[in-house]
Amino acid sequence: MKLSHFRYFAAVAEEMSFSRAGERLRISQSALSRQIHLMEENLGVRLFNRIGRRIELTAAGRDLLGRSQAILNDVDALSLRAKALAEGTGGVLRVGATPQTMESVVARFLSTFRRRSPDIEINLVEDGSARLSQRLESGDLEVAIAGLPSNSELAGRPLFPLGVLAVVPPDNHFVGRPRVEIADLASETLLLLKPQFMTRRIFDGICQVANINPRGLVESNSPHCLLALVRARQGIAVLPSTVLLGALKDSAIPICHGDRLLGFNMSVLWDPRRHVSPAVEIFVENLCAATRSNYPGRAFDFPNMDMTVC
Amino acid sequence: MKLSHFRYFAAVAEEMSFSRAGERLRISQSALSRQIHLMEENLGVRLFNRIGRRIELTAAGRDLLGRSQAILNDVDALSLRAKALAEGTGGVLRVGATPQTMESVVARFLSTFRRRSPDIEINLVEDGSARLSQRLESGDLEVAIAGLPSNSELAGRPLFPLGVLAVVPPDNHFVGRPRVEIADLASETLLLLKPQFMTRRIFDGICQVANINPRGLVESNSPHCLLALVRARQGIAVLPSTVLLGALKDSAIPICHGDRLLGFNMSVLWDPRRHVSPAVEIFVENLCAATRSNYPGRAFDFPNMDMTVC
DNA sequence: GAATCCTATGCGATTTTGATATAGATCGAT
DNA sequence: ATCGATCTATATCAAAATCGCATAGGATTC
Repeated sequence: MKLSHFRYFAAVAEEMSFSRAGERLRISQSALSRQIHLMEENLGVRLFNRIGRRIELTAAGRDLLGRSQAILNDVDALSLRAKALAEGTGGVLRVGATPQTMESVVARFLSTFRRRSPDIEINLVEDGSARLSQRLESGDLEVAIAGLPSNSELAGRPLFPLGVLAVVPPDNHFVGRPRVEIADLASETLLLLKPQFMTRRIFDGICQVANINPRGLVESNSPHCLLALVRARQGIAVLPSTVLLGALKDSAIPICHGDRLLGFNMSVLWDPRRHVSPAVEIFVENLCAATRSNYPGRAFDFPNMDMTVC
Repeated sequence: MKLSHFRYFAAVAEEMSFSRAGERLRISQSALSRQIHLMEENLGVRLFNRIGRRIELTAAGRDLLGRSQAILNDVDALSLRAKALAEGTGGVLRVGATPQTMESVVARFLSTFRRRSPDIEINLVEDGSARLSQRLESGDLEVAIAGLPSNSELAGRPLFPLGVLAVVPPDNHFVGRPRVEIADLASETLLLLKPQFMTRRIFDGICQVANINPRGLVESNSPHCLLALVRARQGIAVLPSTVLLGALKDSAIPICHGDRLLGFNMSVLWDPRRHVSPAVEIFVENLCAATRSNYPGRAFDFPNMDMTVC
């Protein structure tokens, strides 16, 4: 069976005439006649009774007409859906983000994005920053919000700078300094995130370069947990500037190594080997615009920060 | 769009490989590759990401795959339905019958037919015998149970003889005779059916030939009404032998004109100009078989009746 | 780095589809 | 009854779509 057969069948049935249907379809009456004959042969059923110079549907024809029209409708609907997907006005987007960016960026952004592009369905996937790039490369995600890994094939656009902060208790001796040299943290008790966090990787990388072996009290999945420990004066937390600091805001100090501030650019990432759908482009564009002037950790304002990329 | 595109798309998506899908579809990998490209061009959407030597569905592809498979399923279902219609194991049959045959023949027959061919849906249409042939010719009905009109183009198979009876009160002077000559009815008060009844038409026709002008008391649509009048001794009813006579059975006498018994063959009729579907053939065959040995009015047993056709 | 395993593409062969012309049949009007 | 108009069916040829083969171009594996 061919789709054109259904179209022809429906047209002839509606016009109740091969000639008129031929005009409407812009093909000759003879071609139409043959195609309907072929369709009848394929199905093994007579669709029309030819009575003199007029035709009418057979019982089988009446039965199959409805089904044929339903199929044609579905095909049209599919075409329309494809057009929507092509324009980006529709589709499902799997977006990966870390718990931190979800909390600080994505949540706020989604509420406006969903309103602006209600036909793009967003599927949020939570994972660690390093895992996100993996899943991007394996095709598990269309977009991820994470730091761009140094030697990956991924493409991306920077969203905002993310600095690595030392969060200290309010009465700590570091309070008041504009920066903390990483070597100065060597003798402190540190509260660290798990290695799957980009922040932690950068910190570890620089420690290796600076030949420092810091003492960690915990490795946590939760920045908030570390903040609580800071408040309890259990040590100094190493956290990304995206963390909503609340009461401890004033005692958060950027970490540097020599004249370089620790940090990296948070980016929207995608896999350029894959086709970048319009829905992705729209999402990226909107996210960039939304974070241009307003992003978490902006209060720290790392001007011309020399970002170290892990 | 072409249906083959959907088939190819589904196959490639299921096999996740152009080559394997090509084998399954028994076409070359190159043809498949080009057709998928064409489909993507038609829809304006990338369906697969080609990543090295493997492929994967895009977001749009995932979205459209389900719809495509649904369409393919519907098409398959339509083909199966057509096969059922072709074999007669399915379909809707519009069957016309007179109230009398419905009561005496069709009702009983349908209860067994419906059990035997549950997938053939029967649509009963009640109308007068003459109207039935009209509706058959206009395509309103597939089958009708009626007498075959003399000069029509309709085809049919005889079901059983239908004799024209004079039904008289039990104490009437005709009782006991094997036949009643039509001329003998000239002086009686007659209870007649309406002209749309074949029985009435035959009676009228013969009266004209015999040059008789009978006196009718009523023209009724209901044989039962006439029977009631007979019981009330209001006259002699002229009725077809298909009428279930009940208590008056013994006082029903066949009418003759000379040596010819009045009557005709009840038939299943159809329009040979139209395609005769298997469902029609099955219906006709079953109806013939069912009425071969058992039919209403059989008690009168018109042996070798010289049937007059109206 | 060679072998292997994919998809993409150019080209000639085949199949399918369509247009033109015409036959055959019916219907309506004269 | 006959003629002309109007419909569907069919034969024939032209055009277009589709396919297979051969092969190029990458990516992956060993």
